[in-house]
Amino acid sequence: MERYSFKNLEKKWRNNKSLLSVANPKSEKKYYCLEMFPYPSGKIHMGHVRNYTIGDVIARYKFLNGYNVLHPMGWDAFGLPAENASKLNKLHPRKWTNENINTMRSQLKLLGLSINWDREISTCDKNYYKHQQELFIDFYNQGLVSRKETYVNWDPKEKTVLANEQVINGRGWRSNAIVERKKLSQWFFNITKFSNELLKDLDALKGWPEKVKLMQKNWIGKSIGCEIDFLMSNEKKLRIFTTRPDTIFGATFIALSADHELSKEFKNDKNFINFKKECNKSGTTEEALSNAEKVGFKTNFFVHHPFISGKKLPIYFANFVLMDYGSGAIFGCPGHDQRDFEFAKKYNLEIIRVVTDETKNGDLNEAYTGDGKMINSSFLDGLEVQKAKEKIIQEIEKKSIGNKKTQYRLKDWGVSRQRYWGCPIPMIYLEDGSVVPVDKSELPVELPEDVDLNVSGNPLENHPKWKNTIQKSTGKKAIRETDTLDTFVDSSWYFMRFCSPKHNSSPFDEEQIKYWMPVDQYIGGIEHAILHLLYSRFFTKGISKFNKKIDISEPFQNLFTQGMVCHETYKDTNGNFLYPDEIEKIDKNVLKKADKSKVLVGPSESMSKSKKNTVDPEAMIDQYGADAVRWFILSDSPPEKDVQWSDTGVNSANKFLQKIFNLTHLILNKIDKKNNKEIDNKFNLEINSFVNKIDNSIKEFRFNVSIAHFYEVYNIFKRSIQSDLSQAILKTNIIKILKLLIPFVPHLAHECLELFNCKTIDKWPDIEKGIEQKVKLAVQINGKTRDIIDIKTNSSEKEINQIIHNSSKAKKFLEKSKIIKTIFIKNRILNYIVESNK
RNA sequence: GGGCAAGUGGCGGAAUUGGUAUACGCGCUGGUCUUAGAAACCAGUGCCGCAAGGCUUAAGAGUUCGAGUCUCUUCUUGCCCA
Repeated sequence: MERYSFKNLEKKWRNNKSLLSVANPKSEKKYYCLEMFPYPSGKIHMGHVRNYTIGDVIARYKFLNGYNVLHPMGWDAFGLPAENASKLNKLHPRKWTNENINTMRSQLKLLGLSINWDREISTCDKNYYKHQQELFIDFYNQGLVSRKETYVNWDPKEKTVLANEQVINGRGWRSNAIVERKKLSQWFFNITKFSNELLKDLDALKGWPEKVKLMQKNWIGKSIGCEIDFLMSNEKKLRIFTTRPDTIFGATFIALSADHELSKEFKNDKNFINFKKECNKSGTTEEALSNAEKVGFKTNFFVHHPFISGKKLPIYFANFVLMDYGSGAIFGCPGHDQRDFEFAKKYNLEIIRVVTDETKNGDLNEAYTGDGKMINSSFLDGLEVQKAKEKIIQEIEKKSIGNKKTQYRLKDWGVSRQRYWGCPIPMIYLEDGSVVPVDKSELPVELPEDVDLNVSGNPLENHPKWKNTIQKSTGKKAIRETDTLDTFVDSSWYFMRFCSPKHNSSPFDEEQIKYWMPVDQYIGGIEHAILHLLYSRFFTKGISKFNKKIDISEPFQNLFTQGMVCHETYKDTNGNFLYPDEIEKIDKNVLKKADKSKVLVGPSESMSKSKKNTVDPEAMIDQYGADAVRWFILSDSPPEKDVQWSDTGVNSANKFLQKIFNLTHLILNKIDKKNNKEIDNKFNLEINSFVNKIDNSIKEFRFNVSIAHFYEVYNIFKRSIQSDLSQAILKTNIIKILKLLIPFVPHLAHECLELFNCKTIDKWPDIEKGIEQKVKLAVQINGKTRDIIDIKTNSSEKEINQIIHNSSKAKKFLEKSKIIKTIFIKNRILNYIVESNK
């Protein structure tokens, strides 16, 4: 018998057109299957293998079911690591990036993915970012881009702006330097203009995990509150925002952001200047603000309480109030807001309870933020919090001192990065101070190649030749914007570019967009649940707004978030991490290969270089074959959960594929001795029920279950092959199973189908439903299963009753007892309720 | 602190959504083959018990003829937000 030599076999099929293509242009049904494109960091990792294998199974499944499938791949190629690597290796970011892309492309090709490589794109390619610059200008012209002075998280070591999520415990996520607040003029996408749409349209995304939708909902953070104008001691109005207007009778002070307009009154006050400096030291995240010690600066101003005549509230500047949320001013209600409470304690301010806490008896150790009935609140007394909110807003509006207002937590998206390796922002500054877009005919604004990354600061700013330019239409002198775009911009529209990746005159060929969009299935990691997906949704909505030929409200119809790939961690006796290939397992001991010293086995954690618990996909493919790697990564856990990589697991995958290969040959060489119609028929039915189950489990993305069924099917074949089954029946059925295997192990499946000279390898087998003639039925006594019997499908209770009384194991239980009642569920159970005789 | 998940053998996990709990795989134990190992093949593998049988889905209660699945309480773990 021929041996299963995966190396030759996979090499033979790897470049075969029929294995690679999922295009079916004649089909009326389209299917756009997309996995999140990778950052070209060097080599592919197991997370990529899992992501792209899942996508490949779906793409192939849809193709075999008659869809015209789009399954493209590209590179999220701009970003900081290229600059860091460049400093280290004196290699230009473009060179470093392109080398990585070449490596990773060839690695992905080893996996036998059904990717439309002719549509490959790379975001650092000027043919890509040129269109991105055009989109930026379009967004600008629509009023969806603006320039704002804002406080940012400034990483003094990296000399760059950090996003809130890049600040961890007040430190830069990469540099670990203490983050400062710094005022910078930056470009923003006005994503908040779509706050309500982005929130509302989540409801229509039926194919998204609830978890992701909830995360987005919380991120957008809609809250209904109220603006109130307080009358100040200097007769001016002070506008505050609150989501708890119901607690106004508990207000005992006013707190302002240090950047509030009123701060101008103190611009020469040394104490205030120092206070403001202190404020700027802490980060801007809500977490940082709530954890930081609450400090304030007392002014000599106060406001009049709008509902308690004669009551005056002192005005403080406070470090926990932010200018870019609400109006930069709040009223402090220490009884019912923890930050206000801490502040009031520190400065000995009055604390008034206005909501009853029914769980505790009024201890003033912390603020009470729960529900309850209003007290100490004049006309609000006795109302529940929600009712009181409505009532007080009415009163405020009646008095014309404020309005109901919807507030979002979502902030505009700052996209300026003081970095070289990104898409240049196509804006220029004229000498008269005006800021205008570059003329579209001049696009792309190309990144200069001749930069020195070892000089600190932004290389584009230090590049006079590039920086100084002229405005094309007027010939006026101008200076280029030297910031580049956040790489999240690059990935916010790439899925649309894939529809017409070579279209040159504009970002998209609208006809192609109309045909392919939206993405039918998007697959990626849960870590992108918020930002990438939110930005992509925003871009899609924005583009649909100004491009009348495009009308897509949501880019991703269905979303699947896969789990991570984990591996055991190993440490030597000195506590240093070891790579899996540095250790060996002998009997029950784990030893370091180098010196046979003991190795401590740690818990399985997600693969990371820092813990050295990674395995190299290419080495695995070399050792076990691409099909075995694909098979194992799908077999061990449900795809949405974490999977633990193990060598024994991938090894057994390889062994199983060998068995399939051998089985194929056994069937090819089988010689019929006798015919037995009944055995043939029974076998047919048995396999058919598994064809059904496998088809269903693929549909539901439960690939681990599909694989379990394949093992069962194999066991049936193995058990049956020595019987009087005809070769014809075996052949028909193994062909069905091999077709079902195509999405999982395309190389092996194609090879075996070729052996059978199968002409319909592009068609899924027919799914025959409900043709089973026999089923197993549970016989229960008082709900306890006493026997399981084979019956004809749809047998009546009477027939079954007879069988049980004649021959079942349950018989003896029934003989001793009196049957009071029976519960019969067709093809499932017959349950006797009995009373035992005393 | 708040929200959301989830807890099934030694391990990963399955259970047609209220109807056979522990499929399938890994690991382990025995056996065959082999000089030996590896591989392959055969048998076994939730717990107690010689057996008949009893017990078992984090713990406890409830609904039901019947609960891993539904409800409540408690505990534990994970993720997100603060």
